[in-house]
Formats: sequence, structure tokens, C-alpha cells
Amino acid sequence: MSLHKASFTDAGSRILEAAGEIFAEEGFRRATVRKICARAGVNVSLVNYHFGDKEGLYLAVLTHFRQRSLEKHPPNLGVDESSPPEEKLRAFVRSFLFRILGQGEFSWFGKLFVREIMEPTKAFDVMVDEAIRPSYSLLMSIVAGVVGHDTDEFTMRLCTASIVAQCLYYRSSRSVITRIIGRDHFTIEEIEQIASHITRFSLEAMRVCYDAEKTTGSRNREG
Amino acid sequence: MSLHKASFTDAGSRILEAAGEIFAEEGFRRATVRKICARAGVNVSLVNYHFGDKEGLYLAVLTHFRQRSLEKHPPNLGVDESSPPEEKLRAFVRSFLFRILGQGEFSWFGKLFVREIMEPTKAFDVMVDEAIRPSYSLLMSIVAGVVGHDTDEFTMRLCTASIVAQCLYYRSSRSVITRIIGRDHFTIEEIEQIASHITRFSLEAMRVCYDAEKTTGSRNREG
Amino acid sequence: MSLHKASFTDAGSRILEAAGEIFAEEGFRRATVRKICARAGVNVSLVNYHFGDKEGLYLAVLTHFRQRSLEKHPPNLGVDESSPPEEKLRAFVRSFLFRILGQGEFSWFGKLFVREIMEPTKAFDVMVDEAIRPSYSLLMSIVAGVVGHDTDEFTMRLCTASIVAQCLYYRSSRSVITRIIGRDHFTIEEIEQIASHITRFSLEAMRVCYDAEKTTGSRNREG
Amino acid sequence: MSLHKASFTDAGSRILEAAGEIFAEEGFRRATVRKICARAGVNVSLVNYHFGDKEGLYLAVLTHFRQRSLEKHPPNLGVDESSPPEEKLRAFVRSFLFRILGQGEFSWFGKLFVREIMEPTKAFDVMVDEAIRPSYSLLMSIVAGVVGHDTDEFTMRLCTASIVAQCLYYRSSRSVITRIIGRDHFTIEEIEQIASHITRFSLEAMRVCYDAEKTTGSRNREG
DNA sequence: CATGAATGAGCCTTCATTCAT
DNA sequence: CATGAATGAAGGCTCATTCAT
Repeated sequence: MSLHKASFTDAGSRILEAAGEIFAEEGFRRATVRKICARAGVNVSLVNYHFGDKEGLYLAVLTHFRQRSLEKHPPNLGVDESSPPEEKLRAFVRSFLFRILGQGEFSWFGKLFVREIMEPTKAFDVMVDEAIRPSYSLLMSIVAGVVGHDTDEFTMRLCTASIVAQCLYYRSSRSVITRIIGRDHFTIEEIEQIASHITRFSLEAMRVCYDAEKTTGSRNREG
Repeated sequence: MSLHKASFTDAGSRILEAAGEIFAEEGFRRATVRKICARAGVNVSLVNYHFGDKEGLYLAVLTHFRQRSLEKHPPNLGVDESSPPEEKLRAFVRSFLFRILGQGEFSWFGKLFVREIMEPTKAFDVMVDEAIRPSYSLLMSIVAGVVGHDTDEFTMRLCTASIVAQCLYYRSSRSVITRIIGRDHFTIEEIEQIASHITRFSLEAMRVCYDAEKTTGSRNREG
Repeated sequence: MSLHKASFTDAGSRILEAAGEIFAEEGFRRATVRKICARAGVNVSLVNYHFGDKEGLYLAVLTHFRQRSLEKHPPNLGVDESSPPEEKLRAFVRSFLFRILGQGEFSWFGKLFVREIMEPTKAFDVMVDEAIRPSYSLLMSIVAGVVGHDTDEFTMRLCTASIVAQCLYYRSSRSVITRIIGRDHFTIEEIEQIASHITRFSLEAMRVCYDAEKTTGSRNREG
Repeated sequence: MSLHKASFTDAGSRILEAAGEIFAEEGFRRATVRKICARAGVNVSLVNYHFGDKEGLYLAVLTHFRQRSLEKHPPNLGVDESSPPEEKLRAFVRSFLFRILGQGEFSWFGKLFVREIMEPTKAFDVMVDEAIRPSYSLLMSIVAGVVGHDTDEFTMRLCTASIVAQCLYYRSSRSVITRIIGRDHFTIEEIEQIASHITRFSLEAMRVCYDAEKTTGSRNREG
């Protein structure tokens, strides 16, 4: 009946966590309420009691853990408004990668997030508005800082897409990567390496391809 | 029981095509045998008769249409062994994009292919061996042509990943793109533009980042 | 556990009233304890606490409000033992109709009462003994006054049934009436008209059919 | 998937009959698909297969057996257009009573029909249009033949209601009758007696109360 | 080969009821 | 007395699969 947004009872929290893991592993459809409650060690009816229905639980998981994930890996770690674009980009990419690839407390959240992008449910619109659009705007502004604010929007969108794409890939194509490199997760060092690669790769590409000032020769490069 | 791989009866073919479309639209799980048979205009029992079970049908769809898709958009269109790497890369990217984004005859196959990457089923291993690995090897050799064959493998994998990532993104994150730019498919011209962007973006990035020594030698590298 | 029958706590009374309305609207089965408690503004557990179980609550509602309804519309309003049968009949019919069709304070009780007749629950036996049988006896004596006390019992029962039937109809077949005349309740004037019709219709029928000898003796009877 | 209207497979027919009985006994809500299928001796899924869902089954029961019931007890048995109103009325009342009180093959249908009037479901609108309205029109025309076609409509409706009411009563108030007369069904002879009573009672009442010509003395009475 | 009916397992949800606090 | 969480039994429905014809 009453749909809480925070401060769950013990059972509520346990359901929330179990649900996150199982939704991430199996997807919304394949995941069953029974399995979630079994893992949480509670009665099946409790998801309806606490979250209304399966969909309500799903939405609760999404909104509840998004914030936690963001707090753990803030996209502006170590940078501020005056930092150079390349620093901002690096921070953004690292944050993004750690959030979707990390092995820590909410490691399943990355899976869930990307899964929702791949196969949106009704909860997706909320996620777009609350999580994706702000993130996208931030990246767009970083890109603008690199290629110049007078660059046409289409170009900036292409660059933004290229950056996001490279990050998402390591999560969404995990299955391919696993078969090709033979492991199914990344160490912190590897994530750092990937972050460095994506940052450099994208930064140089944008500068060479689109940076309006790149021919002037007077540009301030990395410190 | 007996899984045919070619020479389907009329009913078999119709099921195969209907199944392809519906699997692509809805995913393996959500797709129902009844819906597939309804679209194919045949009796429900026939999928079990011809393909053993639902999963057998899925595998059949994947293996049957992969070749057709490749024939329609060959990854080496207009290039040969002696063409410069940039031409090869452009051909590869265009082929890839058209296969997964195109609107034509087997347009659903792109969806299906990417969906399988995102959420592998038992059919995935076959697909990796028969389709992904060859394609991956081809791209690796193209990348090697750009960054130099003496570049370390890890670096080459990173570059390969960046290129593939950018292509896949436009299919896998279709949901996000739709909400942000407001349309849900791409015109041929747009696909060409995207192909150009990805090619140029990746090419310049690889040249600047990893092939710097061979051209300028004095370039300021990060870190 | 302990079933109180009077002197309810505030919560108890509120449950009782809310239950009456909801039982009347939805029937015993369809009505849910949660809905009743929601309308009463109390906790769900209280119905079990105060009334044992859902059925106990139902019984309590029935016995508690029957008396109130009778007091509001007494079946002998304006008549006494010496009044002529037609006056007694009119008073009875009016009382009956107002109790089951009225829009006032306990208007839902009429619905509930009739619903119980249509679809008896365990509470029905109590209701028959305490409410229906006395009322039936009263009507039988009125009928006897019209057709003569020496009329055979079967005939009197038939007449009694015809009168009660006409009254109940306007409540029990409300759904049909609504679709045919297009409205879903009756005004006080309409109830009066209906009462007049039923009284006159029944009175004349009884006189002509069964009391013919006593008045004309020469009337042409059917069959 | 395919909703048949007649010619059911064996299982389909058995479900239909079992459903009729159980719906009549317990009402739509209380009746469970499981119970129906248990009585029919078939698998639970078959009601969904044959009738779509529980509601579809209910509707099928209603439409399927209504016709059968009408055929068994036609409301114009032994009368034609030229028969006098009293004969038409007698035929109507007998048909009605036998349909809702009879003990024969579809005896449960009467319960079901009346139950639907008392507590309408979504199927009710169909029933009103297909069964009730035509029946009501027929009775109205019979009433008009008795009280004169120039009688005002409100009066005719009151008379029609009085007749229908007396018939329905014996079904809808079965619970009361049972407790008062001590039996729970009527013999054929009793139904005939009731039919005679209702016919005479109503006929004389209409003639005395409302027949415009009753004072002229020239009226053609019964043959 | 093909069909339509039939099966059984499993899923989400509802609801009266109970229990610890 | 009162509360909010928790329970367990059903209930309707879906779906892949099988079977008799």
C-alpha cells in the first residue's frame, strides 16, 4: 500500500538488495518475485506489501541505488568548474566506468543500468529523466569545452556518443570480451587503463577532427 | 528431435522468418512460440517438430540469417588487400553499421545479433566462433595497419574495442538516442554520416595516440 | 476473540459504519477488510481484534443496524389495530419500500438486507428469525384481513409473496430498471407512487381474485 | 485463442456445463476456475485455451444456455398473435417461471440468470440487450393489450414490473421461502399453481385498477 | 507431415489473518 | 488497546510442450 522511498524495514532492504542482484542477473522479465524473496529470506507477499508490485520494486531498486552509486563514484571527482576539459573528461570517464564495471558493494547496479538501456522497461523514462539526461548534459558541456562551444550540435552529439559508447561497451559486450580475452571481470588497474585509453583516444580524436582552434598552434595542451 | 539446418519445408521457412522478426522485436524470452506461429500462419506444434524446441528455433534463426546479412553488406566492400588501412576501416565500419542499423530485408537481424551480445543465450558460443571472432580478427588487422604491427596487443585490443563500441552503441543504446534526439531510426544518409564520423574519429585517435612516434616523434603524450 | 455487540470504542463504531457501506456496495465477498479499515481510518488488525473475523464484523453490522432502520420507518406508521386492512397494507408497503429504497442515513442497510436475502451467508438465519419472520407474520395478518381469515393458508401465502415480491423487485432488480428507465435511484415522490401502485394493485387483485364471493359473487373468474 | 460459440469439443462442453453449475451456485467471484475444471475433469489451462479467460467463460455460459432455456420453455407456447391477452400473459408467466424454477436439464440457469440481475457483472449489458429487453418488450405489449394501448407508459411500466417481480421473487428469495415453507424446490404442480396465481392476480389487478374500458361493460372478456 | 486440443509447471497478485512491539 | 509488518493459502493466467488423430 504505502510505497516508501527510503528507510526500509529490514525485510524491505533485504528485498531491495536481493532484487537488485537478481534483476541485474536475469533481467526484469526472467527475474521472479519468488526467487527474489527466497534470496532475501522473506515471504513472497512482502514485495507487494512494500512495493505494490514487481514493477514498483524494480523502480524502487533503480531509484534507490542510482544515488548510492553516484555518491560512490562522483563524475566530478577531483575537478571543479575551473579545471581544464581534459581533466573533467577523465573524471567523467573514470566515474562512469567504475560505476558500471566496479566490483564493489553495488557492482550489480552497472549491469542493471546497462540492461535497462538495452531493453527498456516502463521504468526507463524515469531513469532517462533522473539519471541519463543530466549525465548526458554534463558530458556535452565537457565536449563543448574541448571542441569549442561554437561547434555545431550534431558534431558534438557524435563526439558525446563516441565517448559514452566506448564506456558502455565494456559492460554491454561483456559476453564478447569474456570469450575473447578469457576473463569475466576487470581489475581496478584494468579499469584505470581503460579509462586512460578512452580519455586519450577521445580527446585526441576530438582535437584533431573537430577542434576549431587546432590550426592556430597556440592551444593550451594538458597543463 | 532432428534439427534440420537447411532445406526447410514451406512451413519451416515461414516460421524461421517470423521467428527472426519476433525474436528481434521482443527478445528470446518475451517472444512466444504462439506469436511466432501466428505470424507464420502455421500450427504451434510445428516449431517443436521442425526445430526441437524454442531454443533450437532460435539457434536456427541465428545461423541461417547470419550469412545472408554478411552477403548483403560485406565488410570489405570496394577494398582489397592492398587498399590503405583507412579505406579498409571505412569499409568495415560502414558494413557493420548497415548490418545493425539498416532498414532493409534482414534489418531485424542486426537487432537480434546485438541483442545476443547483450544477453547471450546458449546459441552465443556458436555465434562467437562463426561470426564474431572472424570479424574481430579482421578489425584487429586493420587496426594493426594503422597503429603499426609492432604495437602491443593490449593497445590494439583497446583500439579495436573503441571502434566496435562506437558502432554497437547506435543499436544497443537506441532507447537512449530515441529519447534524446526524438527519432527512432536512422536514414541512409545519417548512417553514412555516422560511419564517416566513427572512421575519422577512430583513425585520428589511433594515429595521434599510438602511432605518434612514427610521424612526429615530438608529440606531447599524456601521463 | 471476544465479540462485543454494543458499546464500541470509537474505532469499533467507525469500522461498523464503514463496513456497512462497503458490504452494501460490494457484497460480503468482494468487500475487503483493508478497504473497510481504510474508509474507517483505522488499522487493519482492528477488525479481527474487535469482531473476531470478517464474518463476525458482517454479523455485527447486520444486527446492529436492523433496529435502527426499523425505528426510522416503522411498518405500522399512522395505523393501529383497528385501522382497515387497506390502511395497514399501505403503511406496510411504504415502510418496506422506504427502508430498502430510501436515500437517507442508513440507506445502505436496505441494499445489505436485500443482498442477504439474495445470497444468504451464515448471518442469514439470525436475520430470518429476528427480522423477516415477524415482518412476514405481520403481512400475513394484513392479507388475512383483506381476503378473509378463513381463506386457506396456501392462498394467503401466495398473496403475501406477491406483495413482498413487488417491493423487493425495485431493489433487487435495480440493475435492470436502471438500464431500462435510465436512472439509478428513486425520488421520494417516486417511492410514494410505487407504494401507491403496489398497494392498490395488490389490494384489488386480492379482493377480486380471492374475496370475490364476499362482495359480488357474480364476478367472472378465469379458468 | 479461438472463442467458439457452439459445437465445443468434449472438454469445452464439460467445462461449459460445470461452469454453469458452479457459477450458479457460487456466483462469478466466488467460483474458481480450478473448481470448475476439477468438476469438468479437465486441466485448468483449458478454460483459457477455449474461452480466453474466466470472464469469457462466464459470457459463453450465459449466451450458450440462454437459447437452450428459451427453446425448452418458449414464452409464447400455445398462443399466437391473435390470442387474447390473458392467454399470452399466462404463457409468458409459465415460461418465465419454468425457466427460472424448473428442475430439469439446465435448472441451474435460472439461478445464474437471476444472480446476474442481482449482482451484475460485465456480462450484464450483453444479457440485457439479448435477453431482458426483448422479453420486457413482449411483456409490455401483453400488458398494453390488457390495460389498453392508450394507457400512459408509466402505468404500464408499473404493471410490467409487478408481474416480473412476482415471478422473480420465487427464485431470488428462495432462501426466505425455504426457511418459511421448509422446502427448497418446487414441484411442477406447484409451479403451475404459482403461475396461475400470478396470472390471475395480475390480470384482475390490471383490469380493476387501470383498464380504461373497464367501466364500459362492453369489453370482451376471456373468449 | 500437420493439426488442434490438452497438459503441467510456474508466475504475479490478492487477501484474511497473525504477531511482535 | 493499537500499529505496521509479516504470513500463507489461493486464485487467475501464461506458455512451452506433448499427444491423439
